[in-house]
Amino acid sequence: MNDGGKSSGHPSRPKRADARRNEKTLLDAAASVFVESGVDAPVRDIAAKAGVGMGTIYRHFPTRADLIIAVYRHQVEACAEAGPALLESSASPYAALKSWIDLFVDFLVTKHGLAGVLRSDNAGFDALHAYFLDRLVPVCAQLLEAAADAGEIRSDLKAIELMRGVGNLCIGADTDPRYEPRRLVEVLIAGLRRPH
Amino acid sequence: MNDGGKSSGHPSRPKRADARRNEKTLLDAAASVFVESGVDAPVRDIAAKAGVGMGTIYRHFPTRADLIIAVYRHQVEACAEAGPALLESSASPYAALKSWIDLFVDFLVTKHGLAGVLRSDNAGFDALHAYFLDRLVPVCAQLLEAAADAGEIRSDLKAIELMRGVGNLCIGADTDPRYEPRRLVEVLIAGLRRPH
Amino acid sequence: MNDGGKSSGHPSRPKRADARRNEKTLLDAAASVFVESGVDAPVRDIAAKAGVGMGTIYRHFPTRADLIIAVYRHQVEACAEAGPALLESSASPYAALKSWIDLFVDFLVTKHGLAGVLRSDNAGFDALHAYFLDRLVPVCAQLLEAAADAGEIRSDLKAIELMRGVGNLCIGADTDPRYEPRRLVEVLIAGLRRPH
Amino acid sequence: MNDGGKSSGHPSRPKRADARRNEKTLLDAAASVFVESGVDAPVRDIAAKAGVGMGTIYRHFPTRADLIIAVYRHQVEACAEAGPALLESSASPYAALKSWIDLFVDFLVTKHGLAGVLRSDNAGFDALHAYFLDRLVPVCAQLLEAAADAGEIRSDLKAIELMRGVGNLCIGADTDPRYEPRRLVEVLIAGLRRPH
DNA sequence: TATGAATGAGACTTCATTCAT
DNA sequence: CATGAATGAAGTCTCATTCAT
Repeated sequence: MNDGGKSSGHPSRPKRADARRNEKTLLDAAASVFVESGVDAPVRDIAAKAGVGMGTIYRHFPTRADLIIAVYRHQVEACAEAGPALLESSASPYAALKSWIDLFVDFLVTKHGLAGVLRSDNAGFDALHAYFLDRLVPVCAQLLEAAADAGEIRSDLKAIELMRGVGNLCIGADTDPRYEPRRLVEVLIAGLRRPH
Repeated sequence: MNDGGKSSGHPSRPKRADARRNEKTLLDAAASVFVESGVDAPVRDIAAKAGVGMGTIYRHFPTRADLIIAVYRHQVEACAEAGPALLESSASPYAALKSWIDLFVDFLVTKHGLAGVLRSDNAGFDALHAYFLDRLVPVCAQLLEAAADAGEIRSDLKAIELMRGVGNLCIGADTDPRYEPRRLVEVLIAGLRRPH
Repeated sequence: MNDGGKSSGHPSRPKRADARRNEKTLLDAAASVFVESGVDAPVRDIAAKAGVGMGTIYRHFPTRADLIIAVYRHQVEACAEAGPALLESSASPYAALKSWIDLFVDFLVTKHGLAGVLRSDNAGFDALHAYFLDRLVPVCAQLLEAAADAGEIRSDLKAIELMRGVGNLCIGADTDPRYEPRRLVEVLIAGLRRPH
Repeated sequence: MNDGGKSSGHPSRPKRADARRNEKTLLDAAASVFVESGVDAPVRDIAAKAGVGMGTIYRHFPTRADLIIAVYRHQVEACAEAGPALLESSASPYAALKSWIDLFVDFLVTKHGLAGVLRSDNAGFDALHAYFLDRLVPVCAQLLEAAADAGEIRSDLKAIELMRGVGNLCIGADTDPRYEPRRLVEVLIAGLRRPH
C-alpha cells in the first residue's frame, strides 16, 4: 500500500497516499457543492471548493457521471453498513425497518439533491443507479423480509419499490423548508402494515 | 389543411387560421416537450414542436414561468373539476379519494415532467405553485375531509402534504418504465386508513 | 429614390389629406421617440407612440433610413427658413451668424440624438446627409460670406466645415446634463474672428 | 520580462506570459474593431479579430464595460504621459497646448470610434469616463493653466470642457474622409486666444 | 389600407471540455 | 501530474421585417 522510495517501472502500482487523499478531497468538495448547487454545479465550482484545478477533477473522474457515482458510492457505503446493525439492535424487524428508513431519509435529506439524482435516467447514471440499488436494496430487502416473516407487514412490495418511493418522497425536502418528508414516509411505512 | 367549416376557396396556406389556435398549440407543444425534456427544455425546441418561431413563444409567454404556468393551469383545471364529480359518484368518500388520486397520478404520469415542476421552488415559479395548490388542494381537502368525517381515514394529514407526497411519488415514472408509482401511491393511501 | 406619390405608370397623384395627416403623426411620433430612445428605437415603440400599427410605419417609410430622413427633413426645413430672416434683422452679419448658429444648436440639442445621426455614415443615410447639407449649408454659407465680406471673420473656413463642427460639438449634450455645448460653440465662433 | 529566479524551480509560472500576450492581442483587436464598428461591436467580431474564442474575451473582460475601459486605459496612458514632456520641450505653453491637442486629435482620429465612447453616459461607463478624465484632464489643465498664466489665452474655459469639445470635433473623422477635424480644432484653439 | 402576430437572424453569456505549459 | 486559459456549442432574448386578415 505504499511505494516507499520506489520509483519508476512498477507494473500495477497502488495509488500513492497523496493521490488518495486528493481524491477524498475531491469527493468531499463535490458532495458539498452538490448540496449547495445541485449535481449540475459547474465543474469550476467543485474544483475551486477542492482547491484544485479543473483538470484534476477530470483526471480522477473523466465524466460528470463518474464524479457523481463516486460521491454516491461514498455515501451509500455508510448507509448500507448501518442496515444489519439495526436489525440486530431493534425490538422488532418492523422497528428496524422504520429506523433504517429514517436513516435513509436523513441521509437523502441531509445530502442536498441526492434524492433528485436517484431518479435520474440520464445516460451514464445507470451505473450509479445500479450500484446504489445493488448495495442498498439487499439491505432493505433483508429488513423487509424479516418484517414480513414476522407477520408485521404485507409482503407484496419489493425492496426496490419501497426504496424508490422513499427516495422520491425526499425530493425537494432540502430546498423547501415547508416540506417535511418524514411524515409522508411514516404514512407510507404505515401503509405496509398487514391489513386486518 | 382545414378551413374550420369555412368553404372559402383560399388556395394559399391558411396560415393565419392556424395562428388563431396558436396559443392552444403552444400549450400542447410545451406540455409535450416538457414531458420529453423537462421544463428547462430549450425554447427553440418548444417552438419547433409547435411549428412556430421562437418569437411566438415569447409573445404569448414573456417568461418561461409564464409558459409553465399556462401549461399547468391548463392541466390543473381539468383535474380540479373532476374532484367534486367523483365524490358524488363514488361508493364512499375514501373510494372517491382513491379515484381522484388515481386521476391525479394519471395526470402527472402522463404529462411527463409535471411532477418535477411541482416541487420546484425557483423564483417565478411561486405563482405556478400557488395556483396549482390553490386550485387542487381544496379539492383534495374536500375529499380528505369527507373520508375523515366518515371515519375511514386518519385526519392528521393535510391535503397539501398528501398531494405533495403523491406528486413526488410520480416523479420519474415517465422516464423509467420499470417504475410504477401507482403501487406506491396505493400503499401511501392505505397508510391513511384509520389505525385500529 | 423617393419621388412622392409617383409610382408604376401613375401620373403624379397628390396625397390624400388624411394620408398626409397620418404621415405628420408618424413623424411627430418618431421625432419624439428618437428624442427618448435614439434613432435606433424599436419600430414598435414608434408605432405605439403614433397609435398605429407597425405596418403603417413601413408603408409610409419602407426603411428606417426613410423614416429618419423624413424626420430630419421636417426639422431642417424650419431651421433653413430662419437663416435669411436673421441676416436681415441682425445688427451685423457676424451677429446674424452667431444667432443662427445658436438656433442651430438649439435645434440639435433639443432634438435628442439628432447630432449623432448627422455624423453617421451608414448606408442610406447619405441621402439624409446630402439633403441636410443641401438645405442648410447654403444658408450658413450666406451668413458666413456676409460676415467675411464685412471683414468680421476669416474667410478660409467653409460653411460645411463649420456646420459639421457645430453639429459635432452638440453631440451628447442631450444625454449628459453636465455638458454645455454652447460655450464651446461660442469659442469656435470666436475662433473665426479675423486675427489681428 | 523573465521569471527572475529561474533556478528557484517554480514549475507553475510560465502560462502567465502567454496570457498577458493574449490580453494585449485582445486590446488591440478590440480597439481595431471599435474603430470599424463602434463600441457596440459584437463580441464575436472582436474575438474573431483577435483570433480567439469568445470565452476568452469574457475571461479577461467579464463585461463590455471592462473591455472598453481596458482599451481606453491602454490608449489614455500613452497620451497622458506625452503631456508634461511637451510642455518642457515647446517654445511656449500655448504651443505646447496646441501640440498636445494635436496629439490628442491624432490619438482619437486614429483610434476610430474612441471619441464616440468619450461622450457615452451609459451605466458602467462611468468608470471609463472617470478614469479617462482623471488621467487626461489634469494634463490638459496643466497646459491650459500654463498658457493662461503666460497671458496667451483666456482663462475661463475648463480643461474638461476643452477636451470634451476636441473629442467631439473628432467624432466621425475616421469614417468620413471628407471630414478633417484638425482645421476645426485649430479654429477652436484659436478661439481661446486672449481677446484684445 | 391598417393591423399586429409570426418569423428568425443575431447578439449575449455560460460552462463543459481540451490541452499547452 | 496539476493547472487554468482557451474554445465553442448551446441556450436565452430582442427586434426588424413580413404578411394574413
